[in-house]
Amino acid sequence: MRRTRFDDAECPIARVTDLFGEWWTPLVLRDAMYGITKFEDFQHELGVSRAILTARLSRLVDEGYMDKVPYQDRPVRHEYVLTDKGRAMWDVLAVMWRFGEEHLWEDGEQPLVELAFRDTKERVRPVVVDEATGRPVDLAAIRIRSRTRTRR
Amino acid sequence: MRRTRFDDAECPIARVTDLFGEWWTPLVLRDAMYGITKFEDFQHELGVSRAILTARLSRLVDEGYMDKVPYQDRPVRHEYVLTDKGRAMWDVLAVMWRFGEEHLWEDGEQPLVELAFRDTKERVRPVVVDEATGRPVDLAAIRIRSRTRTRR
DNA sequence: CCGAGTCAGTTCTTTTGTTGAACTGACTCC
DNA sequence: GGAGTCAGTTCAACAAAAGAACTGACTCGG
Repeated sequence: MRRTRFDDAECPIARVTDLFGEWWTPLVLRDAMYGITKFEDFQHELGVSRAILTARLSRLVDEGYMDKVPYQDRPVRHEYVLTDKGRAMWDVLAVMWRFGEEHLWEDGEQPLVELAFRDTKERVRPVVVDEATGRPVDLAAIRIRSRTRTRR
Repeated sequence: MRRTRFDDAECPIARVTDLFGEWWTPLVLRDAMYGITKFEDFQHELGVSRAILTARLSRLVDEGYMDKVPYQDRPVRHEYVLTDKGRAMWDVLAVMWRFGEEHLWEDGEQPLVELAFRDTKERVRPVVVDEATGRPVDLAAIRIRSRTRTRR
């Protein structure tokens, strides 16, 4: 019995979960965001099994999150670089970061690392708002509806 | 060999992944956000195995995302309701929603469901910005640094 | 008061995934 | 020509998921 797939669900959250719910995948993407590109570097950084890393990178390439580009011949060596689609995942990781630092440390404790803007050196605190209005995306103020109009 | 745990990692993303990376967990949380509270309803809605659902709900309760509250005696029946911590996960789900609808449908296709504000009926498009400044949380403009000051 | 139904699990077997370690192969560099 | 680097593949042991059946404590209708 194969693990249930969610990649053709009607719910966007479920489709993302199909990728993101694979063990190690969010951390591979995270390290890619930090600038890691080589197989060995991912492997050392994460401590993941080489077999799993191969499978995860292959899927990320197949689904357009990363490109596998040769950077030398003899022997052929590749690096894994994020595509625009891959880089768009940063939003998800940033919000996970915020949730984690707010809720997953003991009271009075904080993670040893934080996000900061390069230019102003101010700490970054990611929040989610509506693009057009800037309103917070509060669960109580939102509903899910079926998209019947604007077929476009 | 037990699956590698990330719940004591120094990186906030890794800690969130430890929970979120478990198969079905994001979908259980999603359905809880939509108002589902009973074991049977989760099970029917998701089609998940009962054993897995038991394990996922137990973990969510243990770690403070949900409360298991009795709503009747004889026989004792419980409902699973989100805590504030659980509800705070909505931000993560909302951004996953946005990513999914933008990137995980074929060109010209769109999901059948969308998010809308209850009051204005306008469609919601979640984006991630810095809480204090409203600046977009752009990967290129950000760096990770170790938190040496502001011990607080 | 008997049988059907409901809710919330637990137990079971089969299949799939993950881990860690060893192995392969194509090189380069000294 | 031996050591080192990079990017994998293969393998055995173990963990996790799927699906289905089973348990148990009730309620309710006839």
